[in-house]
Amino acid sequence: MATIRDVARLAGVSISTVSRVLNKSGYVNSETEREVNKAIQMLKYEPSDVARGLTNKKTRTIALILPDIVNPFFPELSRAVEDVARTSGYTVIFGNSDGQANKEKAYINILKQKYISGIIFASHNLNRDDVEYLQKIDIPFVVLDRAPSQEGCTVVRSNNFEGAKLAVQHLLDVGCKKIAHIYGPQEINTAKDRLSGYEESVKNFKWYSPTLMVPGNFKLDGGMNAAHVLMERHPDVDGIFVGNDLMAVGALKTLLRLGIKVPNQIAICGFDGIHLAEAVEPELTTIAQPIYEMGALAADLLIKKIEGAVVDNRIYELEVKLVPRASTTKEI
Amino acid sequence: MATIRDVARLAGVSISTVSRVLNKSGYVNSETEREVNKAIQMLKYEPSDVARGLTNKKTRTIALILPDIVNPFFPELSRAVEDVARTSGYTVIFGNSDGQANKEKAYINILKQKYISGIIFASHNLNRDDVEYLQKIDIPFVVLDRAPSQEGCTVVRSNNFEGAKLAVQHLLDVGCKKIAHIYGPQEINTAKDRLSGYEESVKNFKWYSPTLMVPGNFKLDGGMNAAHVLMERHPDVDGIFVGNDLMAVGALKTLLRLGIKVPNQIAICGFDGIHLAEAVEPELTTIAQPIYEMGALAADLLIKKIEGAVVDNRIYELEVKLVPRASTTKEI
DNA sequence: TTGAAAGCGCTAACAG
DNA sequence: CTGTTAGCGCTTTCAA
Repeated sequence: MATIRDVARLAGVSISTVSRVLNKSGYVNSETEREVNKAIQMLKYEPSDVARGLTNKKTRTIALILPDIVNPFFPELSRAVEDVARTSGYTVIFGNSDGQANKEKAYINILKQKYISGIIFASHNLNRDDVEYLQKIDIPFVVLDRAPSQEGCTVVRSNNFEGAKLAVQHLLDVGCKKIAHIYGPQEINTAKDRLSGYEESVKNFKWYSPTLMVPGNFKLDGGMNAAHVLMERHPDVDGIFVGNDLMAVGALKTLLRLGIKVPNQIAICGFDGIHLAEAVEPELTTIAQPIYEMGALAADLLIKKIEGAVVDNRIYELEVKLVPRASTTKEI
Repeated sequence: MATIRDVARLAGVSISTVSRVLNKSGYVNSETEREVNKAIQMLKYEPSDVARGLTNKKTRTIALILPDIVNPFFPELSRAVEDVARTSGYTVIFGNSDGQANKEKAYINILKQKYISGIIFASHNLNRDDVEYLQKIDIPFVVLDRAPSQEGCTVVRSNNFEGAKLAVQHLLDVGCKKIAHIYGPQEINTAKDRLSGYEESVKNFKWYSPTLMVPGNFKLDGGMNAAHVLMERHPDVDGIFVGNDLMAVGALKTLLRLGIKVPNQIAICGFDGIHLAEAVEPELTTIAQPIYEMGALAADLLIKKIEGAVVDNRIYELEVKLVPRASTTKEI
């Protein structure tokens, strides 16, 4: 592989001149520039990112740390991140943390050694220490959903609280008279906000009872189990707002197996807007987060930071949207 | 961040000695070794992968190029790759090629500039030129499913042909009398093999007809459409072997919407073994590929190659397995 | 068993 | 406008 030196030799100039045309830094006679470019062409020269990294402490590589790529929420997010990264000339490293703080920390260390340019955390285990550390070693980062500390963090998330209210309102609109909620792990902020939104929306109804809220694990089986619990406690429920689509699909399975008609006996509304919601029958009504946009925005903000633009260290909150489908479309 | 020089200074030795203990290369007095290690501890020194990369032309980073991470087959595969990579001290870059040869080529170039240690291609657009190029620039690689040329390629795949036969046999076993097939894009080798397996299994039955084979695109909507076509052509079909799970789920949707009972009127068997198959109701019988194992094996072989072990450039073919579920469990 | 020194490929002052 | 030179942090001969 050709190096900058080869180019310089062929073009009959010094390597600094080549470097200048490469980086468009400093003045270069347009005549020599042409020569240099010609040499570059001839040799099919491509600068080494590694050598550049050694000098610059930047590698045009960003990392995406998420809990588990197998969780159907993350592939779409990852796709968005990779799309905007590639477009901007960046490459993306991905890592699964399984929501374990130590794996997260281990990754931060490895990434530092590799002079990674920046990190997107889609995981919820970043703690205050990590943030301080990242700030200290000066690695730009963006957090999805939740920041462990307000200061110095750029956060991208969607409006979970309002989304939950939307869900409940929709269920009421389609005629539900008693609405339950299956909620996710309360260590996860999004799950908490959605639960709050539900409570806020229903607490003044006479049918309201805390036992209408059943815990789940944000996974398929959690939804299945929670639905069972719910059917025993409240056989008369006619609408369920489920904290995420994956659990909603699980709940749907349970109901179908019990021979309960969805939506006519019980309507279901999920949350997230993953493709899975459209794969099941009846298709699942959901509160869709703009998943792709969230990933794209996070990547965008991160790259802006890396390239020195001033980006507000604030929360960028995106709107969610009700997507009505068959699981709440009661027949008259 | 501390450098090797800081360690050398603190330990009172030269940087070459530090390098020796770091790499366990060459003789080092165990006394001095202890000193050096102490210094390393004190300074929390971590060697820079980038500087190492510049010298070694290896970066302990591998790349995984796949068509689209959003396709539910790939997250699990990626997870496996990342798991074994991390365990072995490697980091993984991922890229979506959308099955476009030029994107693939572009990635190869970028990766070369970054001194990536090796590449796994889970995409089917690698062509002979690419392979030759990779060989020329000496980047180790492993291909999933298919190699564009036999020589010099390490390939990991599963036995699609046998899997298809398994599927048909299973449908016959549960009593199906007329079995159709929805197949995937024939540019994709796996799709072709599965189609062959189907043909091979059914061609001698008196009910066999080429019109029982309907094309699909390996996606949800493709399965939905194909099922419609099929129901018009052959309303009397009572079993469908679908080329992949995603299309099988689509086909299932269509049948359910048409009011057809699955499995009693029509049994369905998919192929792949993705989690989606368990999310739908009835759950989908499938020919499961050992997806995780395939990813893990690919990563393993790649790392072996990178580290100079001799690995046969041959096809590593893994067995598939019938996973019977409700979609083929006819009630008696 | 250890150290000095060259070099990996590039960028960035600093002189001209 | 262009060339020289000193690193960036590490590995690897080559001597000692």
